[in-house]
Amino acid sequence: MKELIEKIKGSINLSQEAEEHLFSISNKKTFAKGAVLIRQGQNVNKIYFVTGGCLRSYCIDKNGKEYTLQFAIKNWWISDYIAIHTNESASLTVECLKESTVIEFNAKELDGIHALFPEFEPFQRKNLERHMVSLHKRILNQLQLTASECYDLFLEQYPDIEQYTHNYHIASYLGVTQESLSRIRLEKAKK
Amino acid sequence: MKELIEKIKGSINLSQEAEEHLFSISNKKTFAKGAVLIRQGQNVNKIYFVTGGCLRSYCIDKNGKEYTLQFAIKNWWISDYIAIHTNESASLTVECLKESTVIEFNAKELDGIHALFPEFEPFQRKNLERHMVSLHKRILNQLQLTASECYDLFLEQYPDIEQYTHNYHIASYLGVTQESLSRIRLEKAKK
DNA sequence: ATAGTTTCTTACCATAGGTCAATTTTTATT
DNA sequence: AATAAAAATTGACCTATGGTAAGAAACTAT
Repeated sequence: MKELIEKIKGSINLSQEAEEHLFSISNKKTFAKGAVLIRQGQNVNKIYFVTGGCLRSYCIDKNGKEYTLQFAIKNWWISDYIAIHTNESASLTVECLKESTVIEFNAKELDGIHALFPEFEPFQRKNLERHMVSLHKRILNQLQLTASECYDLFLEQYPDIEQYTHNYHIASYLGVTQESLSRIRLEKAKK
Repeated sequence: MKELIEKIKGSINLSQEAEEHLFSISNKKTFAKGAVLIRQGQNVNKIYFVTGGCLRSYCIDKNGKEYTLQFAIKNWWISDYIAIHTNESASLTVECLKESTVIEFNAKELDGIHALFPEFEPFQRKNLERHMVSLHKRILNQLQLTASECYDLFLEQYPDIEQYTHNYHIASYLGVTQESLSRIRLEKAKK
């Protein structure tokens, strides 16, 4: 929990009461590799702050093909925000790629913190702004870069993540098949 | 300006003072078709709320190819958020696809409104959340759908926009060439 | 209306990436 | 260590989309 408190304090002043409230609605959990925190099709009302390990969110189409939306490591948030904000059942699955520790929040309770302690607002707003910018960049990159260039950028952005992921996780994040990623890796190895 | 006030009041209660302040930092402008509000490479410090017309933001690569990040019609915001939040020069160009009316804000002043009138925070947070969700959906769609399916969804999401846009605008939003979009349209016309 | 410009379409060939299947490598289990 | 399971690689072939170019169509401006 102190990781989250530290992160928040890096952005705003946090009163004792606010910190206590945040603690009271939080729930520290540890999940084994392969554990599924949110399953596509089921109800979602949890948001997770990652304090250790590595998770990913992805959706599966009718043919069983997977498409990774996000990886989350220490100090990242992960959930199915599409479902939470549209009040639908999960369109994503969130699973642990290795044993992970998270702080679990109920989405409604976490949202309610802004009414109780408005001091959280700037923190949340800045989080959302940063996230929006990274999504804009990702969309522009996918539009203009080749698969190989997207892979280079991915390795820059997630320098340590390869040790936790399978190639097909990364491929499904980049929007190519694992066979294509394998060929891309072969080309890079040659150089 | 009343469009924006109405939109805000649909989400939060707005005090007289807050409304006056918002008005004091706003600047209603009309731009002709083809006008460029933000130009890639130059400084950005403006954010626009669209009250009429149609704009788009896009970037241009070294070969002159364009990639459209966003279209904006009535009641949408548009700017180069990447540049504003990273304090760099514009990575995007924002242009009018037809004559458009906008309310112009200085980004810093608009940001500062949250410190002066915290009542704006929930409004802004909800805007950002909705935007985040739409970006998540767009990324997942681009990963899993064919160009033809993306085009169908585009037409659903922007039912009236075709009258303002050229095909190559839409193609560059979908991530295909205008020739490919032309072929897709041909296929659909056959059915 | 006419000429000029821009956009759209079509046709041809090229290529990146997809699909399927077989094989090798790595990882997990006993 | 031996076996089984999962993941990664490789090869052959295929398909969707890209690149280029030329002509047609649709706007714009005089």
